[in-house]
Amino acid sequence: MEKKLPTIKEIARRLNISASTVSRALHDHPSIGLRTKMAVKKLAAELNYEPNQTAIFFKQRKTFTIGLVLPNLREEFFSAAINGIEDVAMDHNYIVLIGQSHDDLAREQKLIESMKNHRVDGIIASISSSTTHIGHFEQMKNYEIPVVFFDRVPDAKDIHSVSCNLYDSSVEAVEWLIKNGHKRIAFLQGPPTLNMKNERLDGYMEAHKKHKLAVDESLIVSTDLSVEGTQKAFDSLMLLKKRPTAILSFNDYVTLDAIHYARQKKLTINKDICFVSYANVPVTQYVEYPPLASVEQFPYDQGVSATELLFRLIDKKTARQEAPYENIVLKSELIIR
Amino acid sequence: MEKKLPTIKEIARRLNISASTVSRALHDHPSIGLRTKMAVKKLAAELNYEPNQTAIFFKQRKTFTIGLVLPNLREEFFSAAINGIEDVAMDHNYIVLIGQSHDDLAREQKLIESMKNHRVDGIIASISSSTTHIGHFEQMKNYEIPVVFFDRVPDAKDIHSVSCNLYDSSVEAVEWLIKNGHKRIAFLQGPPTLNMKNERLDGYMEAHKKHKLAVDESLIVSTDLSVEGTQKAFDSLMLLKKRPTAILSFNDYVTLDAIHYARQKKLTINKDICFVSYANVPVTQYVEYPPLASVEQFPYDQGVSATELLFRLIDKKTARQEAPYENIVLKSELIIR
DNA sequence: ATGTGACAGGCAAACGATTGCGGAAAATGC
DNA sequence: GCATTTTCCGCAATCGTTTGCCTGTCACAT
Repeated sequence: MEKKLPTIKEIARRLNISASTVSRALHDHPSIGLRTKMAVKKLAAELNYEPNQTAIFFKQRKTFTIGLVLPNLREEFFSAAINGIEDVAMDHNYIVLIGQSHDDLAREQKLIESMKNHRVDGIIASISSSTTHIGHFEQMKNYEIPVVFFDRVPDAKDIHSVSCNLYDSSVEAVEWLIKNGHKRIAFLQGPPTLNMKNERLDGYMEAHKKHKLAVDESLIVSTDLSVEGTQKAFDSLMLLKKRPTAILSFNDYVTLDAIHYARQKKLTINKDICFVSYANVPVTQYVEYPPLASVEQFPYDQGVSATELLFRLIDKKTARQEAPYENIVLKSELIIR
Repeated sequence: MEKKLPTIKEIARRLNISASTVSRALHDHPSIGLRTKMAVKKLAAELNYEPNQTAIFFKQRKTFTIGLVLPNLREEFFSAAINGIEDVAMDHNYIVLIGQSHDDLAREQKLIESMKNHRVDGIIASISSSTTHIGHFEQMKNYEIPVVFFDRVPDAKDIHSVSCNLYDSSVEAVEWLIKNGHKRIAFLQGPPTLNMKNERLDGYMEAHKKHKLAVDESLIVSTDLSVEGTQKAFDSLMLLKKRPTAILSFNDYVTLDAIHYARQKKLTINKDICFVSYANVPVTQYVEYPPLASVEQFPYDQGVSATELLFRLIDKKTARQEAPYENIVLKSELIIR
């Protein structure tokens, strides 16, 4: 039942010429005469010949595939980033292998291993929240597989990365709250692993300093991003004698969970408590009480930028050139509703 | 600078034995003596040998890769489905190539083409809303690449598919509305291409018939899933002399758009107009006015089921067996808030 | 007639791993 | 001690394509 797909050898056999001639003819190599070239192309078209990519991958040591490892696809931030990645990849005739770590280190490692086995030409990654070390990524250097981190970038030297400048917009966000009369502003941060390079917190601090506001350490709490973790963090804030009037929170999803919980607790949003957040995901448009402002992180652009960087690295590798470590920082923007 | 990865040949050279012996030793072939086997495994471990998968892919005519083509990743329905697909794939040591059609036929075709070139072992697809013909999928038969459709299944014979029984729950949804006193129930359907096998509409009709309610054709409108399309459809319903009191609508995203628009028009949700929908995506939990009920379509389970079916097909192909066309229908469930 | 060069195309190796077949050496049988 | 079986391993082909190098055939100039 199996239909044999036509090969170069088959074409060569039928035309009584050699396989190398066929190959060159199909590639418009100058040393092939017009007559034979035409004959080859004609027969190739008739047989519906298509080169066996796996053979080419094998020979060329290239798979025209990039691997993408990220925490999940549920968050619109990541699915938007994929759009950028996919668009650039498609332009380069590449295709994307995908894997979700679900914020689990072991799974992330397994995915990287699997992508290495598949000999991807490069990897784009946003690390899981439980990624405490990045040995599995560093290993890729041994296989000459370039890795570009985006958004969730590990705090390490000698890596390539694309991320957003959250420092400036964090300052801006807090200043905006201060300008609106808030004096006790809480900071609900993510898990420690994602805080290594804590631009959000640094900006939070800077804004306080700039406006000569003391920072109350008890206003700084953190969540593991789970609903329960967020609720616990929120509870600890509400138990304070002097409650905050506003919360700057890790991202929109955490914020939505917090708002949902606050309403269960009979708090009035934007009166008892205000929220400012990060990500500015479109779904917040549909909710009743969205955060008052959110920092747009341009996931599509981050995806595009990361992929373009990756292709530069792949090209350099092909050309056997050294590539300096690049850490691209894109602008973010505080969007006020 | 390039580190040569160790190969079987390299091990053979160092041990002064043949490559075939090394290969067999690593595979615990019985005809290899214990001494040589040990020596090979020891050296392989020292050199950190790992088989070149691309060579194996090429030789075995298998890539241990499945392709996944779907409209988009933004909708939680699809990202949830991917979770199921990825989990099953991982169990089988497979990895997933992903591509978004963005509801564009040309792009879908290009993705299929690309996946074919990469010689994926199988394809799982949910068709785009502009997919008027499925020739590009049918082509895959020539390459012996099995295709399983899920959720958005084309209305064609000789295909494999996994979908949800939307007929029963559509009946149930309409009956629920009737029971709650609604007599004029509109039906906001998707674009024609996705309505070939219109279980939603059939269920809508059946419920009316069952309850001896006449169907008013002007209450049946459709959207191309865009915000504007949905608004236009909604407008046409509101222009009727006898407006509907409830709308059964294609999916939660369309519904959210419609609700958003209705509120702009100063309509009071659940009083002037009620909504019942499909998909039951989690994000509706966060919105102020979610649909009153939504049909859960169990995307994770659909993903699992589709992938398991695909692996059965791949196995049969490997065993050179015929596989009858399977069309699996899973249960859906009306979730009332 | 000889040399020079351009042109057209073939040979064979290579990429890395797998596998049918065959054969030498060692172990066993009688 | 010779035949036979078993154990262990190598040879070579194969998958489909690419590519460096070589060869043969003309045409043209000298």
